[in-house]
Amino acid sequence: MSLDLKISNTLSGKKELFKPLEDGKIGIYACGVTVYDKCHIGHAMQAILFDTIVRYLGLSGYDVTYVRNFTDVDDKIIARAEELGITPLELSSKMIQSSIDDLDALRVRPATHQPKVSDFISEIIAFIQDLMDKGFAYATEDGDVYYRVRKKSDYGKLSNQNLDALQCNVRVDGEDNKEDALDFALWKSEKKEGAYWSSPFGEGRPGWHIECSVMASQFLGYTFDIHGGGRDLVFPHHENEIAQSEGRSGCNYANYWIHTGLLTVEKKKMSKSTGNFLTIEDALKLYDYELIRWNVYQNHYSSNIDFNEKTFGIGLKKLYYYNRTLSSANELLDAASKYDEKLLEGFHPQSIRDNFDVAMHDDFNIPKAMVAINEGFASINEVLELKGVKQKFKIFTLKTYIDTLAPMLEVLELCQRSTSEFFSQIHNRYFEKLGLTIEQVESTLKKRGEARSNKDYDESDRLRQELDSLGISVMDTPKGQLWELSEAGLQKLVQNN
RNA sequence: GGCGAUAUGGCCAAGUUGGCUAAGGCAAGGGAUUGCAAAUCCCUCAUUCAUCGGUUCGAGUCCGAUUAUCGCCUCCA
Repeated sequence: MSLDLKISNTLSGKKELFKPLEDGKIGIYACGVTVYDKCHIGHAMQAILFDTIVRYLGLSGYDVTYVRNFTDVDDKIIARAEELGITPLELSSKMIQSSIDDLDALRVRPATHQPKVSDFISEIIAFIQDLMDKGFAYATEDGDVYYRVRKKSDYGKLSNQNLDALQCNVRVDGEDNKEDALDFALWKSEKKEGAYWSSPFGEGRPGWHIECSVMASQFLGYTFDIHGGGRDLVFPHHENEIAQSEGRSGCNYANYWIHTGLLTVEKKKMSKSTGNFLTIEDALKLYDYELIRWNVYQNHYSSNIDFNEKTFGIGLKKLYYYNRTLSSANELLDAASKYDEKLLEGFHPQSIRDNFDVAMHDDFNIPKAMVAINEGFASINEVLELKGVKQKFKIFTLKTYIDTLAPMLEVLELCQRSTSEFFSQIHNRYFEKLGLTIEQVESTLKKRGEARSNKDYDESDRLRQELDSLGISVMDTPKGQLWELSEAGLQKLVQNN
């Protein structure tokens, strides 16, 4: 099936047909984090979304070069390092490692290139020099270098800023010697221990914005396909990147700009002062990584996404359902294990995959794509429920559904653990959280089994009730008693108080 | 103050380059199944898209106004 890929481009404010610069290839740059502290779940959301988008582009046959930077030279890093009594680069390298570990725990795949600013100082200096040569930048007698905003006639095109309106709002800092209040720093003349370099303009360090322009051009060229980041970066960061890059190259910078929404917690913007600030590390203690990813998938990437207990409760229930379904299906397949693989070649329930592709090609509509995922699991359960059909048919159909779902689930990084691993991890979390032990559950279960074989249903119902109050629901199946977490149990697992 | 968004059923949410019956999830109700349950499956569940006005043969979708919420304009994914 051939589909057109459409992307909402911040630059035009419209959904556009995507045309790569080079057929079959995509260069994408997404702003990473400034590593002055541990990453929070807002960073996680952005990283998960771009991870998913990049994976999907790969699945669709594009050869993707994905660049995600670490900004490890920055005022906040310097300030924080001073507080801690370590050098800025010590702090940043520690935080880079922490960020890598966090993303790894969320099963976010590393980008093709993950450059850090401190490795590109000479390129940054050359870039700034070039801007000065072209008249887009000037040095002050203090040794600072600024970008001459009014020289770039289309400045403001990304965020629709009007320069004169901006001028009224600009913070006036009496300290500097800017030609124009709108101009922004490319190079700051400050000699902070461990965070300055020598340059033709004097000793100092790069300003914010310039590093992304430099690293993007290093890995992707003057013009590339997609630039992304959080919505909060549109102005001034991305606007300034455009100014720098286009000022230097005279070419379009990125052809498509995509911006992810921001993450809120219980509908409030996450901030340290309101106490709803959550690092990835802490979030993972509360929620399984898959649950965090599932939550991110419930809204379109461009809108804000809310983290709240209610949604986590629903999500955990769905993940439980997915795994229960897969586990039942696999059980049947394992037992049979004698289906002819050749029969399955070329046979796929097309509509499920088609629906997924249609949704994803339409501006990466992940929530809509999730409909196809749900449809797939429902179909598997439908087949499992079928009565009076040949076993061979069931197996054949189940296998094709599972094979169809596999690449879709891989893009989303859902159900990539074995179901037994999933259940044991969730159950361990549960037992730990409620201070229960598996032995308690099993001994009650044993007693109930005995009562039941004596047809003492009053006693067996009482014991089931006892387990139910612990959030464990017991099922009687042809194979005997099975237990799992009840809806109330799952809800307890995502509640924090 | 400037810029940009958003407003869809009890809750979450897709749809917004106008066009057959407004996706899906959760909750709720009914049924199949079960010793009773649980799980699973099936069925039902918005004449209506913040309000008002306009354009059009036709608007949730476009235009204008109003109301509300949010983001950015200072560091932010």
